[in-house]
Amino acid sequence: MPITMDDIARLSGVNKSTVSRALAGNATVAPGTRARIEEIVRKHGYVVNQAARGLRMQRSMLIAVLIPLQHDRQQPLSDPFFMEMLGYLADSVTLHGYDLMLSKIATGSAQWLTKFQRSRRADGLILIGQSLEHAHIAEAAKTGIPLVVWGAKLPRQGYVTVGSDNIAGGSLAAAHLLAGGRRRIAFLGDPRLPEIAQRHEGYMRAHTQAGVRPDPNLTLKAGFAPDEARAAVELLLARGNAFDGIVAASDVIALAALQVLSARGMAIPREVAVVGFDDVGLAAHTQPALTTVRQEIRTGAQLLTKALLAKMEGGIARSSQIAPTLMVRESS
Amino acid sequence: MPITMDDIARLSGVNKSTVSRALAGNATVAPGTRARIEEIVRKHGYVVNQAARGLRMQRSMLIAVLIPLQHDRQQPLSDPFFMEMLGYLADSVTLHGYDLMLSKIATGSAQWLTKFQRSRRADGLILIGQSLEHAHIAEAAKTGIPLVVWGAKLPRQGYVTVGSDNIAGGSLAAAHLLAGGRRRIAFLGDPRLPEIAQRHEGYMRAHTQAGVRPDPNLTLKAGFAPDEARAAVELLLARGNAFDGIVAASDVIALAALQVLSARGMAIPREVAVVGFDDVGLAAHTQPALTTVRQEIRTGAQLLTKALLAKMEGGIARSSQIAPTLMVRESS
DNA sequence: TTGTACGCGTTATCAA
DNA sequence: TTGATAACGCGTACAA
Repeated sequence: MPITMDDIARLSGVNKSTVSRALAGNATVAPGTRARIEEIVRKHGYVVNQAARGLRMQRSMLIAVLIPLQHDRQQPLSDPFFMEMLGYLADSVTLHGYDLMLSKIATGSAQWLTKFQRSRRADGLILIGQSLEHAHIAEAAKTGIPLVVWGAKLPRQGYVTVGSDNIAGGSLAAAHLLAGGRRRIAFLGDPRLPEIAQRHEGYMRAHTQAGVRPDPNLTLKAGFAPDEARAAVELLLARGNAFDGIVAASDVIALAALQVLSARGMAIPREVAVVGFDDVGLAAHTQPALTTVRQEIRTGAQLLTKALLAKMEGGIARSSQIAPTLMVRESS
Repeated sequence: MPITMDDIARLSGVNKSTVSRALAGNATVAPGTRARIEEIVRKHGYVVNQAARGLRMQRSMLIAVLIPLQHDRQQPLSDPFFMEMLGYLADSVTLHGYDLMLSKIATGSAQWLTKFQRSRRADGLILIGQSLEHAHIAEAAKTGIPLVVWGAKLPRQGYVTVGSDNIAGGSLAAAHLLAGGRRRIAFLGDPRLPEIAQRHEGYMRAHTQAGVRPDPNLTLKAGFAPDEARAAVELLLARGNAFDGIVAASDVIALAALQVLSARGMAIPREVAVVGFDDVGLAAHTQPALTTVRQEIRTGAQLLTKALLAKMEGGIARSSQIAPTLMVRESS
């Protein structure tokens, strides 16, 4: 049985409230008493019980990163973009005295977000990606514990987002290929996701500006998982529509494309140029090195943390969009 | 102010203990009362407060992954090995109803591990790597909340580890290069870390078996951070001792070697063959693709979780070692 | 400067 | 089958 504040109090010959005050750095505690208490605390290695403290103070010093699982598929956490974001988030919340909590949540279940909020497991929460849950997020943001989202900025969304300017990003990618003379550029991604829809929008705009009409048959729905992405590329090939470029909605998808095309003996970038999205660490090392639209993940993590903390302190926070940049490498 | 169990009780016309029982699935609650309570709960979207529940039950349903920060350097969480491990851990603890908590801890501070245990922030904890803290870990494992470690198996260690057979791994790497005719093989890694020391031990043994005497000048201390690793390779080159192979203690270090050597115009693997350690996702995509010793991260995460849960349930757990395998690619 | 007493929101024990 | 009551370990008015 662990030692409690009451034990320390008894050993120090004071009341536990005095111990509490001493440990909290309260100035009203007499120097002598404080010294005595601290000595006993050190000697017994006493540490304040965070569960009790959390209940009393109504805060856990925990920030949750929620991972929405689509239709509770047994999908492992693997996308390097997500993992990199997680790493940077851990860094920035630690800087502010919080710990990070990771929770995989089945989005199928009703009210998953609100339920999490009410469970009071954390003081604030961060969602990576809107998934298909825009409405539910907007609803949840109104009432429960503070919430910020990495994702697309939508009109009148009712919650704070931090994210890249996805339209600009999609446009950057497509314009680059068009400038290189490509005229039949495929787009691979799931347009049901707001971020991807915007990247596709950018892809369309770049075509318009270049006076090129994109072939709708070249836009294919592709999930983020490597196997889904590969399947999409296979499908693209199977359809038989000629293409000389690919704008992928993420680096993982682009990588899948690189692999499938190489396996078919197609020359990259000569026959098909490929542009990814994210610029994960991997991107610079693929063969050929991947041209991609860089998202500022670290900055994003810092902005998310800042916005969340602002809301947690009762202030307001505004959504922000980060300008993406094109990293030209060998695949285009 | 959020709704509490008392509120639900009042609205249902019963005592809160009945509500608690109903929500816990306790069979002694009359079907009618239960239905009434559930209806009210649903209608108001009531969710049990986990802070209170945790205090009362003495468990948080949280498993902590502690990240030891050496001399509290502002180092970001970046090693892909660690991030991949984290992802798999999240998967496996979720399977058992727990959430993951990530905490960066300065190992400099006295008793950091014991302090964390006593804070009761989590029900169990996982350490990735022994760092330089073998003694403290052994001490902490005796008393506080259950604890398991990913790392090297040491004699009479007094705590449970899961890890690769590092001696075999180091041996695999060196033997492969020796078999390829290399005779002056460098080793890059920090031998103060138990895992790395064992990999180096394997490297030595392979040399002995091949009847080759390794040059001690070719063993260099290299940290896991990319810049430290690059500095080590630069140092190796600056020293001027000839070498025709490198055994790196991690893929990140191997990658740094690939970069530095390529920048110097050295041909890999013709002039220098490189073998890494980990087989992170990146390894298959470097240029040239990295030959490396594969650690079974996913299996490791599952074994760690299993061992920890066993201890948390009051049972016993044994250390386990996982056989590594050599993935031969283009860098050797 | 310190002590008393209460409450944070649950679950568990014991009666009824 | 349900209710009253006491913890769980702490922080904080308020009183002394």
